[in-house]
Amino acid sequence: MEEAVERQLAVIRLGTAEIVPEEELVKKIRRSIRENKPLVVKLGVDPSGSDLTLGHTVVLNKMRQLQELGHRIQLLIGDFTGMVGDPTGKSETRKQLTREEVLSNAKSYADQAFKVLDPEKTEILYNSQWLAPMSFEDVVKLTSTLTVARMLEREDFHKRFTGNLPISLHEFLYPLMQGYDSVAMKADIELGGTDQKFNLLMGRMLQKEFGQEQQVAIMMPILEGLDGVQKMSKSLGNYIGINEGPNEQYGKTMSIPDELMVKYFELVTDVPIEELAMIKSGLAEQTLHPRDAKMRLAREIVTRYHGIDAAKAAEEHFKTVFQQGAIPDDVPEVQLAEGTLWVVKLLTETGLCPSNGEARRMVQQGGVKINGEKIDDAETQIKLENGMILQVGKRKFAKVILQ
RNA sequence: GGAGGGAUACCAAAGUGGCCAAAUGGGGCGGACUGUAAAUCCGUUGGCUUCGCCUUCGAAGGUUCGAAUCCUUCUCCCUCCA
Repeated sequence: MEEAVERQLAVIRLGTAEIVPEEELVKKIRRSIRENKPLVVKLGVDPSGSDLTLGHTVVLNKMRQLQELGHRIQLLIGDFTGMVGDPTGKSETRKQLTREEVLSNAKSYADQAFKVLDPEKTEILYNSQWLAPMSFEDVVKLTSTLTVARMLEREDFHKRFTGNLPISLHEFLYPLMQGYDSVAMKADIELGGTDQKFNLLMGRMLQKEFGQEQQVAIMMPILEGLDGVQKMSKSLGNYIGINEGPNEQYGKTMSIPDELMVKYFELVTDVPIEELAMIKSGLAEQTLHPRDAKMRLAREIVTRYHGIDAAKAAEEHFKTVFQQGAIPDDVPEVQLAEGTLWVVKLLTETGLCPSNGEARRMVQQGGVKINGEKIDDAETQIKLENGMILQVGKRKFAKVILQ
């Protein structure tokens, strides 16, 4: 019995940033085994749409592990909060979503999440189910459970408050709604990033308020993006998307800072602990070239989302294109009419540069090549040829197709 | 409800009548060096077929030969008091 508990704990602890409180988790697991009753695990999902990044998969990974341990995993789609318009993005108010948008976003989220989770064993819930019917009286009652000072403990609010930045009153309601979700779901465990700490604890607080057993908060570290400093996010553009092509995923992985490699291995791959230890020591003793370790990482990531063959192909592609400076074979094609075109115009027409000024600059800075020849005069006229390869910077290519 | 402070480019922050397409820093982009890493160095960072022209300093009007800078109204934010 205790052995089984320990085994579960070991899996859960792997890569986890914090478990609050761990003793309660032990108790819950023990009871779950004794009564053969799986724990309810909650993961809140923001239906603001678009594509998942590797950052999102950190938590999903942990969900899957819990799933494999036999617990009940519930994905909670925040459709209600989504329709109201979540203001958490400090700088700009998010646009409000229609019912249809929310549902289609939720579906696309689930499709993506199922690349990590087992769809057969995953339940999907919507918080509009219990939030929408609440009366104003209910809301007032809910808000009376905590004070402004308590709210301001949340880092985000605190920072804005002390920094004289605006906080809208309704923003205070979001942690409450999220916390109330836990009450409605009778969650045993809620998973989230460390940035969700406040909200996860809010769930505990409200459950207590409602006379329920409190959930355990399990927090995963935040995965830094390609820049190695800021949280991986779509809006910062420093992300690897799980829907991205093999070549993109591979290349982007290669560009993460070395220091992040191990963390990536731990949080977004299935590389076994023993092997991970070898990689770590290899890097420390310099018997393993960081580049090779990173290539392994890139391979692992691409394999997960595209399969082993695609991963190998992406690696080949990477080697030829970037290590040897060759031109990739999957260059996007651009249709153009036959004739002669001013370079600057050519670059903007093909979408390689956003404006003439930008294109001009690229040329002047020596970042433009046509068929491998550097163009250094912004006034150059180009005779278009079928199959002509345009290159801007290191990564942007286009192939000319004459109509 | 009262009093005061503020809004400048991607962000932060100078500029208070012409020398301002707007200092400086960060970020971004390009180049060199590399392992498409980091660090470093150089360049660049409104638009336009660009030694010139056009549109920008919260919004709209006005004063002036000339406004980011002065005046009026409006919008938004912040602080203190009640």
